[in-house]
Amino acid sequence: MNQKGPLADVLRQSIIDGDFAPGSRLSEAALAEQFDVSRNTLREAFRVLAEQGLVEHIPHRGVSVASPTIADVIDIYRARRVIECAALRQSEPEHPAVQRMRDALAEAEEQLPQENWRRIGSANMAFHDAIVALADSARLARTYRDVAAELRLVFLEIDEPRSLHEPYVRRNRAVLTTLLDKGPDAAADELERYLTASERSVLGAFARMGHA
Amino acid sequence: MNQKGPLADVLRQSIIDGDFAPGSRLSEAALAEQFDVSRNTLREAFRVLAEQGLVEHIPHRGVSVASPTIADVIDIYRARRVIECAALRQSEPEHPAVQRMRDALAEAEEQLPQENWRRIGSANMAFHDAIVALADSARLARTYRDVAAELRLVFLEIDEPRSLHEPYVRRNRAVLTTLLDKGPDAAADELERYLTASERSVLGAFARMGHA
DNA sequence: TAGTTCTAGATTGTTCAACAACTTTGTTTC
DNA sequence: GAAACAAAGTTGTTGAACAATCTAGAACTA
Repeated sequence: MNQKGPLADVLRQSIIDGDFAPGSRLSEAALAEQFDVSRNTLREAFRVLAEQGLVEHIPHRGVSVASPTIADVIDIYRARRVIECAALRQSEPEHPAVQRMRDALAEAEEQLPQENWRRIGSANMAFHDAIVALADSARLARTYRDVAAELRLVFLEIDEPRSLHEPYVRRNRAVLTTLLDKGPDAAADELERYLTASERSVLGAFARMGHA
Repeated sequence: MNQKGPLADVLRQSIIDGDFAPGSRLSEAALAEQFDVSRNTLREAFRVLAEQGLVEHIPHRGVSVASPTIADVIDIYRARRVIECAALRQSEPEHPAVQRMRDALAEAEEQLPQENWRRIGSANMAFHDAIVALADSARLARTYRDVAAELRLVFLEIDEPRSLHEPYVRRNRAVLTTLLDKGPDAAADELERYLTASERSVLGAFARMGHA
């Protein structure tokens, strides 16, 4: 394999796509071979991903794909609530990201009957990405991107696509219509309910599979 | 030089301490020599710092110490408002970080008569660090740490210690007493005023020095 | 057998030297 | 003075080598 672009981005996408299971070790020798780069180049990419929280680096023990714990999930949703709700609450109704919210939601609703959970999940992520974009803050957006990637790992481990995605398309719809009809503050309250429900659902699935 | 600990941390501290001026280029050869490490090891550290936003890495052009623009300052304060106000607003009155707020504020007030701006600045940072700690969120704390480091670079460039720090010790006092007397919501409102005033002061100093 | 110690193997951490890829600088040319 | 070009310098990447550390299994003890 010798895809173009920065190695860290390629690796990042591989991890997000589930090519390497959460918790699995990433051997320098093996990955250097697989991606056809030298160990030194690979290690630079590892440092980037570690800083993004996608992999865990333990000195002299190598790097593994992050394997979020229950505590991590709680923290991830805490960060989501702070960032997403703040973005929505201070949003301008004419902000271009509102259209992105519409589009993402339309896509999710279109895929819903076919139960195409992969696409629905991606559309769901795009919807919340658009919410964060309302804040026009590169730094908050970056943090959200990292947190969302970690959450993606959580979904990979759970693998109950219907119960994780199906109820939330409707809730996203509620957030958007509330924003349009009743304004940012009411929408932010709705979003907070969404996030609380989603968090509970994920934590429940975690508990069900006896996860630490 | 051959200090202990991860190279990225040592470098980070050097930059925060102003050993390398914002915007200055960091030559691989020169720094590898200075810190007595190989270029490869240095490059790994560079990737970490770039991800933290402390240095800027442009392919084939090397890395430079970040040199925040006015747009960056605005974004930094946007992120601060979101994170700090959220942390304060949802805080429990008995949280241990409240004591850290007290201690940091006491330190600042003690150093105020002596006009020891360096210490006052550090105590100020500790105060806001404690505010963020109220949220008990590792991810938000990490983002705040990065943002605070960037802001430190801004202060290094401005170098008007009195006008940047003197008025804000009083305002920090107001935030804390409001928190204790009137609760988290009122304190968060007070903090928002603090941040708005601080932002304006920094932007003013920037404009005064004809900064891009 | 269960637990401990020790050894051998494997993996990561780091360095070095080399070269390719690219940028920058200075010169020539028009 | 502007554009084209050549030279020099810097970063990007590699491969090999070795040191430092961890891991797994064998040998040993109780």
